[in-house]
Amino acid sequence: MRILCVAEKPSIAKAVSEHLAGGRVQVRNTQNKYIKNYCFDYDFGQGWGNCSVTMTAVLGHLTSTQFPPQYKDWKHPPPDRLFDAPVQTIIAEDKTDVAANIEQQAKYCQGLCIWTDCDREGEHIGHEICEAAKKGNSRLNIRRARFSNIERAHVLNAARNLVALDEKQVNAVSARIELDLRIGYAFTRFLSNNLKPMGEPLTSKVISYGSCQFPTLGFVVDRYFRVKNFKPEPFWSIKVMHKREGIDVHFAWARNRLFDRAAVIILYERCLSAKMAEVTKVQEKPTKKWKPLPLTTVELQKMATRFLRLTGQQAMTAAESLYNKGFISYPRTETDRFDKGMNLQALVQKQTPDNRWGQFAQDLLNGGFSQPRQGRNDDKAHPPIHPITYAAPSVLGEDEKKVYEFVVRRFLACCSEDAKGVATDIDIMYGEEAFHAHGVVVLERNYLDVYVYDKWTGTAQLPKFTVGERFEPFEAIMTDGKTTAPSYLTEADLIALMDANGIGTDATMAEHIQKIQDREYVSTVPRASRPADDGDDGGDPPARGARGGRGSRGGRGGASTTASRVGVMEFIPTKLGVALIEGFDRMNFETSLGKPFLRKEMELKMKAICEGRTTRQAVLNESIGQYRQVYNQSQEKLQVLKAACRQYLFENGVG
DNA sequence: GCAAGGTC
Repeated sequence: MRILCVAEKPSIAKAVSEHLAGGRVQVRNTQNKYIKNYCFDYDFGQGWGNCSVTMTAVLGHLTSTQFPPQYKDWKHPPPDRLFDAPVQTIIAEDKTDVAANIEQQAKYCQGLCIWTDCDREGEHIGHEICEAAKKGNSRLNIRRARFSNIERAHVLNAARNLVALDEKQVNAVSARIELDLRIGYAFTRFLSNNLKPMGEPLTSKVISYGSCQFPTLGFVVDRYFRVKNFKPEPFWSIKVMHKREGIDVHFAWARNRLFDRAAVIILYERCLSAKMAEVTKVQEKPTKKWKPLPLTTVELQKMATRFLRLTGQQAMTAAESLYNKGFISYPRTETDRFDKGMNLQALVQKQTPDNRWGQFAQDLLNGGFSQPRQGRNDDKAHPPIHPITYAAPSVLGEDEKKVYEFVVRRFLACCSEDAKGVATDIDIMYGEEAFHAHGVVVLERNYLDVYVYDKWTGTAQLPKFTVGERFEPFEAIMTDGKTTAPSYLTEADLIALMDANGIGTDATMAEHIQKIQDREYVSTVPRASRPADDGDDGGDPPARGARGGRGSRGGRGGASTTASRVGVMEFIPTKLGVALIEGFDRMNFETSLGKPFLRKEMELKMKAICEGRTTRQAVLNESIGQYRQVYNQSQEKLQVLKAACRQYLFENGVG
């Protein structure tokens, strides 16, 4: 028997060939410079038995979907005809040589084995490969290998346990492709046709709509309005200080702060009249700062935009280049747990020559090694991003150097122990009011020594207090302050929002962010340093609980405490961006195009197809009907959208 | 001139 094996990308074809062949591989070039055919013998066991195998690859999707030529003009027929126009699936222009290789090889084979990634898109790519192969040989016996990493035993196991291609997943993706095409083209033409005649700057632009780009823009506009409409609110608090053993101890108020001055005055005066405070609890217990989780694509991008002064796209370009040179593993992954079978210490070993972290790596090998934490995500296709071989700084470009250093430090941190310390908590009652002092002393830095992006400074050692003792506080004062506005979105915030709302994939998020900049819907400016809440005195850590209080939702998650460093870019919508989102919002549809719901709905429908609860055709009918309705409503209320454009673009509406 | 998803 002759068997053709096809992977989603050349690196997988190469790795799988090496495992299956056990050393004896013939490598042949193809028409495509990235793709090689690997020829070897392999025994598939009970199914196909001993076979002569050719293993090759595609480069992602083979086909592209398009409208027939009579729909080329943007105005005739009108854009809404694209909702039911026929769509054609053709071999993509730049993939003809890839498809030809598969068609040709299939002629000599009786069996086809699909080795694409184990995700929905991979299943669809598998289907595209089948169609290309059938052109060469319509009587192929088709199977699929299910594998989630390219560790040797795992790959061999997959080859002996072949399954069928999952048509449901293929159909789910095919529905996604068709909907994105129809809706994207129809609304892009609608917006451009109707808004361009309003005059510059619209006339010379393409005003596009996409199921990912618009919600991404929506996040930026939403935050912009939250900042713009923010009203600072005054608040009051009580701060208790006490000096002992030469150390100033700050007791934070358990109520944090109140927005009622009279109430605080009353509570404050009760404290003062009590005179003595009583220690109600003293607790000293071990604490730790957890080492980071294994690295995913989304996390790489967030960290790169925060700490490496790169955009998400620059980080991805550098990571892809490092991957293609063999320095790091595949950079597009959602997986944050390492497979048990991986030899991580061998990878640590490779880093010992470096003069920045080599000693740290050596120390891990000398007993400091600790198994990485296991995150909850597994895309069943790729391991977390990790270094493969050592790359000296001299062989890397500027961006590559930064990304490689980050990937290595993150990996070594994952293989280290958590940082350890001891936390001291002291609770006091001062009259009727509770106050709290918290101190941390760092004892073992461990992973922090290599992972320079995390900080854990600790505080001064707290002096000794004893439960039941009474003392007169050194100082008790009433403080006041104002809530501060949330800040504009950073790229890390935006990526986190997209991730949480299912907008785009790890491989495309950065592209969508770039797209809304290219379309001039948003722009970026360096973050100015901004003052903290007036009420938060410097020095001591702020009381626990939400900063910002009411009126300041958003903005201030734990993440932005690091992101607020100067030099990080923040995203602000342009007048056009605001006009588009506001325009659609004011049309008041039940399904607003600027919100992330629609994409989420699409995701749920794809899942339903995969689980057999609905069909591709049912989803297409339903979704196309829904969007056609939105289109018709948009046409009826076009004046609302145009008015928003006039307001923001031509009346100096926003600055 | 237009989408989003793979990958190089």
